[in-house]
Amino acid sequence: MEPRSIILEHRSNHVKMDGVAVTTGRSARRTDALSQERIIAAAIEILDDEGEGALTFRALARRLSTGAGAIYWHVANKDELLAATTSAVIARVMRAVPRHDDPRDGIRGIALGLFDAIDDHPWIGSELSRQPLQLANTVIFEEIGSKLQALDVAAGSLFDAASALANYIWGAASQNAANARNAPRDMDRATALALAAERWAALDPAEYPFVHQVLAQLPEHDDREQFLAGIDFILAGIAGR
Amino acid sequence: MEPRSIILEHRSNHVKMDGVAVTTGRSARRTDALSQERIIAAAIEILDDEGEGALTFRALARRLSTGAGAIYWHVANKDELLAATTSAVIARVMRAVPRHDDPRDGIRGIALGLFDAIDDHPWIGSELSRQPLQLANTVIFEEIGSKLQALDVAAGSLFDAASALANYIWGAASQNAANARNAPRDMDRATALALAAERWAALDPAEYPFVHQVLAQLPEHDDREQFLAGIDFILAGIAGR
DNA sequence: ACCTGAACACCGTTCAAGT
DNA sequence: ACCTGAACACCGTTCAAGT
Repeated sequence: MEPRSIILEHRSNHVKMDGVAVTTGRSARRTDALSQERIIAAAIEILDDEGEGALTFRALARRLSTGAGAIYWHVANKDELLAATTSAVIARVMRAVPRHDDPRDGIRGIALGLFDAIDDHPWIGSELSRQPLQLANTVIFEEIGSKLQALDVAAGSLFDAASALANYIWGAASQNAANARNAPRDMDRATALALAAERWAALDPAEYPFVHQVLAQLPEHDDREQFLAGIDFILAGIAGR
Repeated sequence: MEPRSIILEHRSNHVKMDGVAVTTGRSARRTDALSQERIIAAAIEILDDEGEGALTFRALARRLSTGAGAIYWHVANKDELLAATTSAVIARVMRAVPRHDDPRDGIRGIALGLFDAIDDHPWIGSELSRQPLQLANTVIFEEIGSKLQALDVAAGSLFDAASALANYIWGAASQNAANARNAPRDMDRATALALAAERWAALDPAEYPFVHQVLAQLPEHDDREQFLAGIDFILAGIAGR
């Protein structure tokens, strides 16, 4: 068998949740043996390369050249595994968000960072809405909330404001994730949009007049811009208080 | 065997999607034989009584005193079955929403109707976010959009505005559904809230200051009011344009 | 036309047995 | 302490065979 693991760097003593420390990146433990880090990395590879449906303990064990049961020594179950992969990616996203002087721009930056991350890894969107209490969602909530605090939001409205923004982001995230999940692997955004438009066009215009009106705007429609427009509505509404 | 089905009322010729006509309630077909209506009704019973996890084709077949394969004669697959159950409940919700003169109140009414419906049938929340293109979501989008049209929203912002409201609703819906799904069956809202608070309290205050600040507000926190506060932020933001 | 239920190809998870 | 992989108790879906 391979040599045993060597701890290259000491672990931070930050709170761990979902089996992942979010603050620093310096908790790496290099080893050839199975470890939570290696399992999470392999899981992310499968999720990114082959989609949500491809992540099974058997596939993961195959990729790690081990038995399916071995994974359970390091990870309690599939929920924890998915929470840990999501935490890892969200932590990466948060570190990559550029700093802004204006808290409003900061919130837009977080929102766009999440939007793009879900575009790249649609499975995150599913996971965030599947386990609301997971660490990744807490991180998102904290990041948004701390930016809101820097605005002149009344203390009594802070919780509501952060919750509004977070729920909106989670909603858009899960819808995008589901669209990616349900579409054939090779389908691009334009054809997916065309398919949706076709489906809407088949509805009775007398019964769905608004849908039919919006249909005309679909071709020049930009998901990302529309997502940001929603953020701006909420920010404006919060400021208007 | 029982006598064959008798069509008591003619079916409406409205567009059918997810196997359910949404407009009128008069497409009922009374019969003792298996039918899409009976299957959907039984599925809703299982979902309501025993939760999302309990709806399997085997459980459904048992309740309908038939074989699992028989269901496939009337319903293409589980996705279609779930879309149909969700459509049925959402249509019921929309019919029950009280009429308002103010379109803003109309939107609040729709939102609260959906919130309460998801409180009663948490599985709807999961399903709405699992299949974005399903009819139930189109109905929600249409209802919101038509109310927005009655406001003085610029034509160019209508799509964005409806999308913002819908995404927010979908986000809150899926989070509520997931919380209900992950909590033990007999747990009430207060203890679930206390559990979430406990989990938050365990986090490092230095790393999650906003979460800790909000923690103090959790006891007097009302999910439903907070949900409505989010709707009002978005409505205010839309009006501010 | 509609129903039956065994069979197929999967799952997540457990656990005795190994090293 | 950690790993192996067969076994268990499920799934959704199909399909030959019945009526």
